[in-house]
Amino acid sequence: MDSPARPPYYARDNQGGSKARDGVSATPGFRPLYRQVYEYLVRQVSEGAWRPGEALPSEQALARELGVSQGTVRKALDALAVEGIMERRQGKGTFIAANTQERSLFKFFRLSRPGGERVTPQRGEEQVRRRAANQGDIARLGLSKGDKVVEIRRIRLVDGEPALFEMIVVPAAVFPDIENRAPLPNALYSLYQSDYGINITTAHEELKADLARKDDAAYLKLSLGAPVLQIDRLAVALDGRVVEWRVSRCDTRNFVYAVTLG
Amino acid sequence: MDSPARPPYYARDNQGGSKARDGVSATPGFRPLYRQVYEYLVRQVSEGAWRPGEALPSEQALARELGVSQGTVRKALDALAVEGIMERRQGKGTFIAANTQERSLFKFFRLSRPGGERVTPQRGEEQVRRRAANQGDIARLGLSKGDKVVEIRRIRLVDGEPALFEMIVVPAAVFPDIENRAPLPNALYSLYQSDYGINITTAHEELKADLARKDDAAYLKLSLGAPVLQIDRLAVALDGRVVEWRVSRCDTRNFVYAVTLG
DNA sequence: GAGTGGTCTAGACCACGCA
DNA sequence: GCGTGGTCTAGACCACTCT
Repeated sequence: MDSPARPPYYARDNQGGSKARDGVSATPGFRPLYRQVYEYLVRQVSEGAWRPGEALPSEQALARELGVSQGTVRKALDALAVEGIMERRQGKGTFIAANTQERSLFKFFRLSRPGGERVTPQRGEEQVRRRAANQGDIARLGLSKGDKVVEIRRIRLVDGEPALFEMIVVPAAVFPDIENRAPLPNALYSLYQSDYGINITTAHEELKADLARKDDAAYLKLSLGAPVLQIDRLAVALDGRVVEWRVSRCDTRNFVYAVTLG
Repeated sequence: MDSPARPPYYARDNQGGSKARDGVSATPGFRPLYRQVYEYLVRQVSEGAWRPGEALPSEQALARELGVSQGTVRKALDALAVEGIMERRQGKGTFIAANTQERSLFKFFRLSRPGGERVTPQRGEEQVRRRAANQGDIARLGLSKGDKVVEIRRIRLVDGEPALFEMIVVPAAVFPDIENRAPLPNALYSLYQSDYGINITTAHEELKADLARKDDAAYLKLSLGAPVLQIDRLAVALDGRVVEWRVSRCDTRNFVYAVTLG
């Protein structure tokens, strides 16, 4: 299960017979079989073995191929489905989750009307430039001095009114030539997946209140000193790399940031 | 599985033999067996069949008692563990999750230092009073005109400095006599569970930026017009009732609201 | 009807905690 | 050593989709 390629037979962690059962039981490095299958599949997806939206082999086929039982494959696939990496459809098959625009927005775009009704943003003005990474970029994105980044600044509208002012920084090495792809789509994570094979699976956000500065005032049509909500996000790809830093500044007179805990 | 009490044998949804297999297959109302076990256990917990921290019967015992296989019970228990309602410990058993102070704070208290380091609040001044529900309470908590609520206003400190100013409203009928229990613990949800049998499982929060008003300025030692983060929370109990409305106002110079999406 | 995932069962063995 | 949950397997049947 740890062999690199896509082997018809493979060596298991806990070696031997056909399960993790052979007396030895080297407790420390123990990793259950279904976990190994899970990691194998994550690796395959990271390496682009299947395209988004494409179907995987059936449970039976995978089980045969990997030499484990169908139940074990199922447990791995179920976990992947829970994490939103795959999508299972009874009667049809298991598919690599396509980060469609809507899907991606639903997951990571948390602005709503007060009361809970979700809204979807439209694209506004945007500026894209390539530049050297500064200290902040280096620390957050794990870069080295001298590395290049691409910085995107854009407005996002709701019902034609500016609602959000974003600054987005990504490593140029991870998204080659992205600075020449304007106009960028509303849901960037969709583009990251389809054009760069980068699956954003989680995002860490830190929120604070601030006062409108000159930029905010101009872009969001606010007066100086009006309250703005600042959302500072680090987006993590399937392979664990932090591949985007985003700071959004938001007028919360008409919208709120909505989240469910628990 | 749908019978109310705690039956040694019970009637199944999809009736008949011993699984959901008897030709009829009335597709519409289909609910898998493990789901029925799940709902049965939720009902038991809601009704206080076991105390927080107490162990449930073993998988085998439950399976025997309910007349299903161990695997089916396991699937229900695993789901309950994922939702944090139960806690499973290999070699020991399955326990009703005890909403300890730390646990409850960890789950619902989202303030951190910028960068991610978690903090824990201390109790500050508090005022508790019983009053008639107003329109806002009625709408949010699903009450009727004339119902009573208990309102708690309190400060919470971090490192001795005021960080949070909270207004908490709960239905008096759900938490009888809570107004006479001062001083209230830091983690209220722990008290709700141990003294009232109310398990808070999820919370919906809406965040916005605002400017410090007179109250904020006084309690949080801010100047008027300083930015504050407002967190508007509805807390939902295991049985689906909204049992608390809480508005927190927060000074985010030293703290941020941290959340992970995905 | 064939093929897929979804549910359910039964039984074996492993890892863990405790007496 | 016993009892608990955790993993793994094998096989049956159900529900869904497409042809």
